[in-house]
Amino acid sequence: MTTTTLLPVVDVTACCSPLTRQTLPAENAEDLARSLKALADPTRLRLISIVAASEGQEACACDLTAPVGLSQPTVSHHLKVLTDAGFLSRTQRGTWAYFALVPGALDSVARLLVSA
Amino acid sequence: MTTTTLLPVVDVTACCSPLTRQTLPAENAEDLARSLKALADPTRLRLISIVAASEGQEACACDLTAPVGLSQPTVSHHLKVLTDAGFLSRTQRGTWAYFALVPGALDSVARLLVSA
DNA sequence: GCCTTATATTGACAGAGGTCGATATAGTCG
DNA sequence: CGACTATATCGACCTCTGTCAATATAAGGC
Repeated sequence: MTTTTLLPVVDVTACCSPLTRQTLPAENAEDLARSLKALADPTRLRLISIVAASEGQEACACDLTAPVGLSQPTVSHHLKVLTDAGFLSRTQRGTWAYFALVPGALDSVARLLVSA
Repeated sequence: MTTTTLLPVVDVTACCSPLTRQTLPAENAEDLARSLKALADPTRLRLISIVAASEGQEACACDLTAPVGLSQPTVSHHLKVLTDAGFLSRTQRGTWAYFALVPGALDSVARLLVSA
């Protein structure tokens, strides 16, 4: 089995204290904005959602094109954006590429937004 | 006192179940993406952060231009985006415009991202 | 090796969005 | 009313980004 789990480019986990606790330094704002930009697209949200709802929170790329109704290159692009941002991991098994939720990645971003 | 509290264009509160629970319908994905787009900018994150750290989670527009280092029209634009998205409210007091965090708005978005 | 299938990359295009200077609007104070 | 200040809007510019068709790459089967 050939496994290619990319290291997240943006490590949201180790970022900073919540948005509403203290003034965000410019650099941290850039990082968080980068993560949010990766999420701020309806197609990418749906891809994440489909992957999350799949068996073992993992789905084959071949099963992701049809549901979103876009071309194969476009879906491949979105999957790359999500993978580069650290929200999905990519595993090659034979001819197929499987994308899985990176545990805790969404939660890390969410945690930065809450006030408590 | 002249108070102008805009009704949020996007009511994130009444949206849907968390992203990772079930496949997001296209329409809900659009809504959530719209909210996230409003947040996915470093300047806007800093503005929110500054407002949140201020007395009563409220700040005068006149005090927001300098910290972010951008022109007054640009800051005004960002404040409008955040207000239209329902994250900030705007209150006019005399010559000055005060922007305050809308309680729960950030949390609503955050809640949609978490898996639990 | 060749053909087929799955996925990624490239290049082009259109539309969205961040920024600014200039200007308009609104409110305060003489 | 008129001058001054605070904020919003407009118009222009440029960059970024979502999309597709075409092509390249990679893996498996014959």
